Amino acid sequence: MAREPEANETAPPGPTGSGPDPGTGSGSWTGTGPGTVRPGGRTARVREAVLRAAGDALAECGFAHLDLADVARRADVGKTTVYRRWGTVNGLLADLLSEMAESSLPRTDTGTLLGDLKANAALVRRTLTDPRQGPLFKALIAAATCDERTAEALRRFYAARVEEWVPCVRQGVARGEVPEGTDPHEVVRAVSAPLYYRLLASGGPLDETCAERAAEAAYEAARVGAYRTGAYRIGGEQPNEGE
Amino acid sequence: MAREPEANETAPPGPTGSGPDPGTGSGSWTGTGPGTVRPGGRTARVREAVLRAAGDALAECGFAHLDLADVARRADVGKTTVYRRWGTVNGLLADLLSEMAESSLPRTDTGTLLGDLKANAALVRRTLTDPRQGPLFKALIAAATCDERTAEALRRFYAARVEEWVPCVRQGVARGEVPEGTDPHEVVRAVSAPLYYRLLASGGPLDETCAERAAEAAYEAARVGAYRTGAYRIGGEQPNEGE
DNA sequence: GGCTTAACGGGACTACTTTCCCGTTAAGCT
DNA sequence: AGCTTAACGGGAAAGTAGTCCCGTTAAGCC
Repeated sequence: MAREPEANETAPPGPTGSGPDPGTGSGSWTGTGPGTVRPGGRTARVREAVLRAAGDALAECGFAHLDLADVARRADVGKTTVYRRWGTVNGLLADLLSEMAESSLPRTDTGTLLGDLKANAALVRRTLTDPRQGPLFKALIAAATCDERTAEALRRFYAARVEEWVPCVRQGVARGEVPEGTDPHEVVRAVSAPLYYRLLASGGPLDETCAERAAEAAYEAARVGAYRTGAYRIGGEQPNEGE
Repeated sequence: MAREPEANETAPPGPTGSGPDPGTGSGSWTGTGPGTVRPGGRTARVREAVLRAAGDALAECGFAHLDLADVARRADVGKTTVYRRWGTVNGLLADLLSEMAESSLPRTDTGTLLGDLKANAALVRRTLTDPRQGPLFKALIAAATCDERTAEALRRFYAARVEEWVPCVRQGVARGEVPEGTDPHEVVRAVSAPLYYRLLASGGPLDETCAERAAEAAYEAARVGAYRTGAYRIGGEQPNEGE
């Protein structure tokens, strides 16, 4: 490989995004990238159209076959504009993820932790089996494996999603359903993990059964304290803590 | 997008691989692809060198920046050879996965299911945190999201890995550690899932604690029957099952 | 050892992706 | 409304990935 600057890995195209700081990683950006000085009207419309088109293209073609000129065509926008504002495929996807992180669906509240976890599992399952969202998520995760900036955006996205459901676990602790000291984030992640593992690695149906199992397994593990912070040993051999 | 035949999606370069049928999906291949008539000597050396080079390149550059000409250079092989035998990046990766599926590490036998699951979690963790293997797995999963043939090869790979550890769960059932009817595959997958979720989506340390938790959570969930085939309801879907 | 031809290798050629140039449009401000 | 210039858009130019042609090497077989 002999690729060199890779455009905005060094800085050129700028952080993109419309807000004051979409948080693409380079917090110390002071120069003026396209879209930062006059973010209203046309610029905002262009961003919206391009991000939508990028999502469509990703869902249809997958990450590998994504062509920015094609995205530009779908968005009815000049391809030069796309290259100038986002620079590369990864720059565009990072921005798309920032956008997605802001539009998180509200959690449900069923009254029991198990019910909430099942609702969460069902939501994740619906998302991943959706004809548009499923391929889109696959593509975004694939993109994140190739680019640190995209990976960071993806982590932030999931952090936001997890945070939304954390209160369910906190309530579960307060109600005494799971022990004091349970790490709420870990429980929420434990619900999603098996579904993503199926989607990306092992394959398999991703049906309701599978979602329920994920929720129940996380719930039961949490009940016996598997996600408590600090030491937890079910007859473990030695008390070796991490790293 | 206006990409057309995409080479071997229709057939041209052939199934590749060295064995009689590496099983790349097209089982009805009768023509002679390169590498099938004289698979000995040079051909085998070329395949080995190219697959190794492909793994190196993937681990270093990631899936998106993989260039077959670069792989050829690393392998000290003409790029024409690579294009002729494997056709595309995905064809090459599918072959790489077939190769990897055959070299599965033997499971350990600690005498208890929890011990075995912990050993499995530790193995997966070591693999995913390895400087070469980690990026390689990421890249392969990314590739699988873009191409059905690669995805199929990946599923076979994980099926083989899971199968290796299934006997641990069977023994656990026989010893009465987990209930009759427990789906062994599901338990083994449940151990890996949280680790892969961290690697690909949520991010996070992937330390020993995390691996132990994954094993313990799967174990506890299995104990209460969360992975039994057929119906499993902890108080059904109605809220408030009492505690 | 000699023969046949599968498989390899170099390099020109084609197709596609990305960048650059420069004229046009419209956002933000008074 | 009018002015300034940020941001857009089309098309040419440059760069890169993938294909094809044809001569060379060596695997398989006697």
